[in-house]
Amino acid sequence: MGKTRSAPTLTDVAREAGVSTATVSRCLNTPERVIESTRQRVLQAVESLGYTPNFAARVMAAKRSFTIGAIIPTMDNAIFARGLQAFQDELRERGYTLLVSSSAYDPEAEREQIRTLVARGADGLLLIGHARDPQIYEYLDRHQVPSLVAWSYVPEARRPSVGFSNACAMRALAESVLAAGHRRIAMISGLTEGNDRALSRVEGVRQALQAAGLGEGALTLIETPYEIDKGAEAFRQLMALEPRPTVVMCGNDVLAAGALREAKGMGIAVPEQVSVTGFDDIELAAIVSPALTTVHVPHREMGRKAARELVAMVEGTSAGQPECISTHVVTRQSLAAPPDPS
Amino acid sequence: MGKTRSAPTLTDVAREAGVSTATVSRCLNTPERVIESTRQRVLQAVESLGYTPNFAARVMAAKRSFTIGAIIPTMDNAIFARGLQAFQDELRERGYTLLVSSSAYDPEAEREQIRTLVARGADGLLLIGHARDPQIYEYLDRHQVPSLVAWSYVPEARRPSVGFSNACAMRALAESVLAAGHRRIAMISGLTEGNDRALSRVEGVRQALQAAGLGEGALTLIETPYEIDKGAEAFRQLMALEPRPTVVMCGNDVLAAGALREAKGMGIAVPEQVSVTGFDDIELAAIVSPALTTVHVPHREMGRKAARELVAMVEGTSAGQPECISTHVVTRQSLAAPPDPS
DNA sequence: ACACCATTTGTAAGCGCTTACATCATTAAT
DNA sequence: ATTAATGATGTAAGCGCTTACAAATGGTGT
Repeated sequence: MGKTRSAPTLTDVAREAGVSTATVSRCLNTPERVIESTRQRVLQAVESLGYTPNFAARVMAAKRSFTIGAIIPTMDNAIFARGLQAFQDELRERGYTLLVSSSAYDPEAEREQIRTLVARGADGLLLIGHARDPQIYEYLDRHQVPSLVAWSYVPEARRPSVGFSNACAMRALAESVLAAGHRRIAMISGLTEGNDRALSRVEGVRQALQAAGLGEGALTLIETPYEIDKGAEAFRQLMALEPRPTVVMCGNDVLAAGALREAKGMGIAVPEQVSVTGFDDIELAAIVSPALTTVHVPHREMGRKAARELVAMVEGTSAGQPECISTHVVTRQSLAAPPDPS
Repeated sequence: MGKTRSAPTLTDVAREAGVSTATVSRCLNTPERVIESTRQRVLQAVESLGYTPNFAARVMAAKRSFTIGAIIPTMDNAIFARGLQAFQDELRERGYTLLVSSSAYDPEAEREQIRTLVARGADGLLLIGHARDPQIYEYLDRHQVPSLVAWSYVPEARRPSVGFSNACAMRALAESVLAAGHRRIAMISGLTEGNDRALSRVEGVRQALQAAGLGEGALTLIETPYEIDKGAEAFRQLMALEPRPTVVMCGNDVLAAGALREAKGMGIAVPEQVSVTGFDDIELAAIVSPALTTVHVPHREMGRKAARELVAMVEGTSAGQPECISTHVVTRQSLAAPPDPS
């Protein structure tokens, strides 16, 4: 059974190896500053004791955690999964660990998560979107924690960001829709309050309509949370309208999946009777039938670039270069010409 | 512009409020032990300085972090999302924070994540499935970190767990498949190495076949990673077989979605020509067409129960009661009788 | 032989917090 | 009035680590 051992500390390792704690610490952090023979002995002691450094103590003493925090609106669907995975991979290559938490699209929760992450010693923070109380940035400044905004690129925003123009992306999609011949357009948007991405997407559609000389009347808008069921519900409402819109543009692929499901349930053929579009091009978009015409966002690229930039900011080698990622429309079966007016 | 302030500490708050650091600490942790008037003053100082306690220091001094770690195989798809969300919600209600990391189904990565989480002071750990090097449990014991296994319930396993019997669940589904008349059965399983859940699911199918008096020859098995594309690929392989299986049972809904996608691409009608089944009943299962016949796993319930149990273990009020969650088969359109042998 | 420098290692002062224990002020019981 | 008990607050010792600085060691050039 052996004696009940508790977790070994640096001091235990030092004693075992017959050196000072400073030397052990150096072996672990700056091995090149310790002579080979000593290092051997120390590492062996580490091994035989099964020593793992205490993170809290390390953070406290070094005032560095090699940890990056990210607060995303939701983990429920795949919208952020891919980008975040790439973000994490890139961080790991650079010796950083990622701490993720989700705010459920709630600003108050986000503020709290930010404080938590900072309290935990995050060296830098990844935030989604620009819309947020300025006090938060002050708080981050005071604690000297650099932050980077992703998933959104707005030139006039002061904060560093790596993202794409939600407005331009959606505008391009809306132009495709118009080119297909649609004139009665409906949109199921995510909630725009406190969500600059959702708002910009609506804005993008508006711009396209305006450029095409269509008035406000051409667009019917519903706002609803980004959930499948909500998308379905909104679609049902839209289909009850008279005259019925010929296309339903959705704020993201999740809403579009819901719309598609409801269409099937209602016996409405897509795209023959109504066209549907999405946004994000997550895996789901290619699986549903009909497959979704949507906007492809290079999430991986965005994640990797964000990681590189944020690490550079943390290490003081960059002040935060904004970067705009380009998106493109992916044409699949869910968008077609409107039905003949009969 | 004001002077450049750096983050305030407990000492700053104490000075501002005219009390000792001990009193400030008590105000924050055990407010009932501080008299009203003093508490007022302290909280006001906290507020006006914008003080946030330093987490690392707190963990170090208190040897408690109120943090629970969870290592899940992947964040890429929704398999674990719902259960984990419930787990997190329940933890939060009890004053704990969740730290999540993913191992990408790699045992070595998992081991490393466990060490990291322990080093970060996690008070308890949620692990998925039982299959893992016993040394890991020794390590956890030594560090006195309780752990709970979820997503799998195996009576003979020694470790506390909250999960379901993957074998029974899959067996029940296989029985439905047999009842529908299928005799040439194929299965696309996830990789079974180091994954007791995947292995048990295969086992469940085997049991059902055996009980029905069918030999080994009735089952064709392919193992592949849990990814949509892999599911599609495996499905294609299976369809090339002669004679062709009449049903493809998939290790989870993600693989099934891939199979369905490929079937559509190959012009094979589901369920008329081939039936397909899934496992998990994630949102995706109801969205694809045809909708998937699958095994419903009450992820939320499992997550909540796991959280309650693990917190009890951490707080020493439970030794880890194993709990078995029950699952049931959900019948949708993807499973039907086999085609007439013509 | 010496001074000088580079390299390796040790010493010890914190990092910001919690908490056992000591102190002091009240109040209740005798 | 005296004592004991109770409650509020302060004092100070760490928690396990990093790192500035000091000390010791060995190699070079003269």
